[in-house]
Amino acid sequence: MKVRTRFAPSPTGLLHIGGARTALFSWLYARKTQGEFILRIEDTDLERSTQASIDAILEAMDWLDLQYDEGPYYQTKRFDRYREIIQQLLDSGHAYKCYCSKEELDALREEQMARKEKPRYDGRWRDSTATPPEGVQPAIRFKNPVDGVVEFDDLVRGKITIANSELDDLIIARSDGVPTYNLSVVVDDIDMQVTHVIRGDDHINNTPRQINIMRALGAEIPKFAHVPMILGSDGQRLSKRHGAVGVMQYRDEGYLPEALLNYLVRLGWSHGDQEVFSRDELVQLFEIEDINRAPSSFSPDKLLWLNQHYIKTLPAERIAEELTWHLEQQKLDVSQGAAITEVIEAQRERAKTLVELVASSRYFYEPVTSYDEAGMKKQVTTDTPRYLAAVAEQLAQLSTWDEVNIHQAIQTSCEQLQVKLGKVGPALRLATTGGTSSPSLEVTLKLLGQSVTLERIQKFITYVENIA
RNA sequence: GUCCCUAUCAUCUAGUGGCCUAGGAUAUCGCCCUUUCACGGCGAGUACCGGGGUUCGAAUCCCCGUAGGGACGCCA
Repeated sequence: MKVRTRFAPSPTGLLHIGGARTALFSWLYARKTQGEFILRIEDTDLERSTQASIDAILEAMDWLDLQYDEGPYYQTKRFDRYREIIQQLLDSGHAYKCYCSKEELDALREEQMARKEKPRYDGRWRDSTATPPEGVQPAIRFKNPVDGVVEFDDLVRGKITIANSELDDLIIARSDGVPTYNLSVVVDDIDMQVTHVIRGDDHINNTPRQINIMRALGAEIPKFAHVPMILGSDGQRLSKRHGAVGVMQYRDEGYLPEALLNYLVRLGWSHGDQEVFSRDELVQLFEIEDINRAPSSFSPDKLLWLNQHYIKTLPAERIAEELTWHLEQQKLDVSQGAAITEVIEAQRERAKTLVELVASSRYFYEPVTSYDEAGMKKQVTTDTPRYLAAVAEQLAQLSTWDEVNIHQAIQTSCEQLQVKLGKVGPALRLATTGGTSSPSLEVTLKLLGQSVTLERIQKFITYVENIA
């Protein structure tokens, strides 16, 4: 049978990294087995679901390049189907109407809590023959088996057993007729022929209920894989106060999807000692059985390291692609001057994020308007103008503006001036970039171009002479 | 409170009874490379939650604690 997995977020917020990881695992497993990956939007909570959230989720899936083979399906478009199943359950005696009011239920829950019992519905309408109260629209509850246990073999946790006595009769349709989560998931997973339900382990407790409903419907039970949650660096549930939780926030902060995905997959999954995985490798190597059972803490440091790794190693064209958005954001026009791919090659070893990469590359495209103060103090002396003038003279003579010649010209100047490069290099860097950090001088100057380089040196000499 | 789940360096993890005086990665620190900033190279410290078993032998199996997480909605 063909493997079919699904990712089923509810559109009540951003796609957070926990969800992204679950989606990744589902996607990987489908790809690995040459199965199908389905996207389903679980929007039965009419109050909290928003179009903005749907858009955000789709955008994030797209940015991460987790392509789905089917969907997105929307549960709100399948209400007729759910009602059909609810009716079927009612007719077969697997469900019943419950006329309890919210207040009544709240009171019941409080009583039970006070008695230190697990709060649950007591089944008061389950076999009731009492006449329903006037004018009350009933909710519909599933008649959960009273005896026995539900057992399932979780692909990551192993055997999980829960006694039916722990489960109560859950509501499958609200009094306004809208089906609830536990019903719609079950119907969808059956209808969409999902074979492997890969989801967060906050759903472990829902699983036995869902299995019971599936059985009542005579459906085949899919396999389940519950992946542990992602915790913040303090071991608490990941939330906004731990920093970014939304996938797109990472794009905004200059991360590559390659890095985020690689980081996420290693959070709770491993393949020996390997840390870096290409997409193809992942598809090949991924096994649900290798997913860890324990929750893991999110480590921004390691993500940053991976991001830098990918900035360093991905083809410059690929970086450039992802950089376009950041250039627009940071309003840096790169249409004139050095090719962006060349700047990427020159700068990639000193940027941990794309945001940094753009910020530290401005001088390649914009005039230098100020000079780093500490650098000026440390590197500039009264001799500096004279030194730089000599270098400029050498540079001006070059007919071929390449790294070898530039390097040679600088060397020659130093020899003639009888000074060490340390006296000239930093000042030259200050003059041409405004700062104290850049690629090697020959690369920097080469990318700047001969005329820009000479202009900047001249301007700097004037500047230094004026403040002296 | 009740139920479910989990437990190796600060963090992510390897480890499926002898290969473990516990390996890798990130972070930290030191040294080297170096025209800056970086990159890179080399090295250091740091862990099997506690207690009982089982076994010739336990990080690995069992039990009990402890700690953490999750669930207990007419949310998903």
